[in-house]
Order: sequence, then structure tokens, then C-alpha cells
Amino acid sequence: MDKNLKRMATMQRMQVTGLELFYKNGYYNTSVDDILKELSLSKGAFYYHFDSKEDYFIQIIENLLVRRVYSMLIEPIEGHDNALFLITNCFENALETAVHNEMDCGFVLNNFLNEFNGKNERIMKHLNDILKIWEVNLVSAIQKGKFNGHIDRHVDAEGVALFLMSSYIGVRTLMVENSPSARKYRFMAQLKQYFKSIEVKQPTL
Amino acid sequence: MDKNLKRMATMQRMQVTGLELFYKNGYYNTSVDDILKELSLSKGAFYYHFDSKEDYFIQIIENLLVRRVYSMLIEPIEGHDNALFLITNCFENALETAVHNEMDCGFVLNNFLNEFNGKNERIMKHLNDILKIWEVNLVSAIQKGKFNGHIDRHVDAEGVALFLMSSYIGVRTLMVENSPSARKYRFMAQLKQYFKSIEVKQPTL
DNA sequence: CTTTAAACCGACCGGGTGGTTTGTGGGTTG
DNA sequence: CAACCCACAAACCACCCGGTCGGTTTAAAG
Repeated sequence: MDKNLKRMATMQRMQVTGLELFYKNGYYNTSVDDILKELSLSKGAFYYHFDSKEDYFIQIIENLLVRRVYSMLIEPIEGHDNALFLITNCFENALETAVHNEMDCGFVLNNFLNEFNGKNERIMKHLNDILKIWEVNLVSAIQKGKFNGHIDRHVDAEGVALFLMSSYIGVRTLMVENSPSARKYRFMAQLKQYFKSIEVKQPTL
Repeated sequence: MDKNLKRMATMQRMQVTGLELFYKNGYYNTSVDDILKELSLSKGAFYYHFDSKEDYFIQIIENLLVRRVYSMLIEPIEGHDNALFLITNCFENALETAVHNEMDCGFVLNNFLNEFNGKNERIMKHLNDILKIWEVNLVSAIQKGKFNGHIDRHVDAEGVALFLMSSYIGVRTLMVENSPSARKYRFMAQLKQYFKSIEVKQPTL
């Protein structure tokens, strides 16, 4: 039991710093030795716990990345309030986190999707699964909004979801280098403008 | 003179296939040998024409990437017609090109920005310059649209530009893997929806 | 204390990397 | 014909990569 705990702790440590470095430097540009140096561990320790660098990364996706996207982008829009309000708040918080993250390197999913595209189908599948989950939950939230009378019944829920995902992915890239705070503010203003165009028109008094 | 022509031709060839491979596999994951194998040339030829892999890449940016972005995303919005109409057409064409490109790996600028971020400031500067040029031209087009009475005078031109760049960057990533054609269609529909919310309200008849 | 296995160490391997150096065939020039 | 130089070839270098493996430490169990 105690051994099992230690094992879990070490693997957890390895995965956390692994994600950190992979996110910062990319998967192929981060050597296993780089990670082990950071952890003061040896190759032996690594290959005792993981079969390969690839398996290691997939475990990182499943154990850390999925949960991170879930808690940041999916859970916040699951409520029964006005969908547009929930999404606005969710994006606001997600972007604010990015602004305050000194080491922000953009949207982690975007970075990895670009890096693995055409190079590693197995990993791509895992990454695309996360995207799919996000998309499904966005579509569902928007449809809920239509049902609840907050969103115009004629809008294409999947189109809106795609547009939201696109703009979020893009702005995270653009926020990395130049004045992230100002860009977040400007982005949110335009997002609200867009939302105004798809919410139900209040009957003029 | 003839020698000079041959020199230019070889360098051009090297840069074109270099961009192709860098775009497909990333800069760090493409070795100089990979490129030379494709060209049936040797290391000697490469280092005769270029000082280093980095200088080589910067020449590719200046000679190919800048022009490509310019002709695809900037020139098409430089006219004096309705700015929103120009931008819509420009995005439509750019996305259509991506759809028909069998080897589409997303928006080249996004990929490179992600890869070099925090790793090579010199290259990052060149890439950010391109982004900046795009942004400036978008802002200018939108301001022209406001002046010409096509866009509501109260909209924040820089905000709109940021929103457009974000959504374009993002959708290019999302179009890579899953049903690019359908996503392009959905995206354009939402873009038009957004545009409707910032154009001048036609006086109701 | 002894046994045992989990957890970890670190030297090592084959292959690949960016970059350098030296060599060479062929066209130009004197 | 001979000296020369351009454009490239080919061998080479030091270094780094993911992965392997025999050995050592640690700590729980008997």
C-alpha cells in the first residue's frame, strides 16, 4: 500500500513537470533527460514507470490535460443559467487566467494539435477527442439556450460552437506576445457584440 | 550573369521545399538533411548558399512567407469597396484554398508562432512583424469602412481586427482534421452574422 | 537479521543532428 | 593549354536523442 502511494506520487510528479515542459518547449523539443533533470531523477526511474515517451505523454493527456480543459472550459458552461452568460463568464475567466500566467504559451490544445498533426495519429486521436468533448458541450449549452429562450431559435448551434472555439483558440495565440490584457478586453467586447446578434430580440417596449 | 541565375534558382528551390517541409513537420523536426534529400543536394550545397539553418529560415520568411500572407490576406482587403464585403470574400477565398489543399496543416503563422515562442526571439520578431502588418491593414480597412458609412461609427476597429484574426487563426486549426469544408461553411455563416451586428443599421423603410 | 522485490541509478548504444572541412568536375578566363 | 573559381559532393565532427540494462539502494515482510 505504502509502495503504491509512493509510486503514484512519483508518477504524478513526473507527469506534472512533463506537461509543464512539453507545453513550454513542445513535445519533440523536450528530451526525457530535460524532464528528469528538473526532477532529479534518472532514466531508470522514468522507464521503470512508463513504457515509452509516447505512452508517458498519453498518460499526461488523460490524467492532466483532459481534466484541465474540462474544469476550465466545460464545467463552467454546464449550468442552467443563460448559456451566453455562462460562456461569456467562462471565456472571461479562462482568458484572465492566461493573462495572469507569466508562462502562458497559448492554448495548450492548439499547440499540441499543431505539433502532432500528421506525425502521430495515436496522440492526435486523444487530442481530437478533447476538442470533440468541448464542442459537444458547447453545442449542448447553446441548444439549451435556444430552448430556454435566451438564444434565437434560428441560429445554428454547431456553427456558433465552431465560431466560439475558433475565436478562443486564435485569441489565445494572439495574447501570448502582445499586450494580453488589452487584447483580452477587446476580444471580450467583440464576443459580447457577436452574442447580441444571436440572442432573442427583446420586443421593443 | 548565368552563374548568378543558377545561384538564384538553386536558392529559390531550396527555400520553396524548405518552407514546405518546415510547414508540414515543424522547423525543429525538419533536419537540413531531410530538405537536402528532397532536393538531391548535399550539405555542402546548403552551407555554400546559407550561413545557418536559422538564417535560411529567416530568408524563407522574408522571401516567401511575407508575400504569401500579403497576397492571401492583405491585398484582397485593400480596395475601396465595402470593407466587410472585402473581408468576407478574402476569408472565403483563403479558407477555400485551405479546404482544397490536401496537405493543409493549419495557418502557417500560427504553427510557427507556437513553435518558436520562447525559443527563438529573432525568428519570433519576424513572425510577429507579419502579424502586425496584417493587423494594421485590417484596422485600416475597418476604419475605411466606418468612414465610408458601411460600418457603425461606434465599433472599435482594433477590437474587430483582433476578433477577425483570432477566429481565422482558430478555424484554420479546427479545419485541419475534421470536415474542413463543412466547418468553413459554418464559420463563414457566423462571420456574416457577426458582421451584421457591426454594420450600420439600414433605416427601416 | 534475512529475504525479497520495488524504486531508482547511470553507463551505454545506435542512430540522427547542425555545422565544418576538404575534395572535385566543369565552365570561364588569360 | 593552364590557372582559376564556382557550385556542389562527401566525409567528418561533436553532440544529443530515446531507449536498454545490469547494478545498487531502500524498505516492507517474514
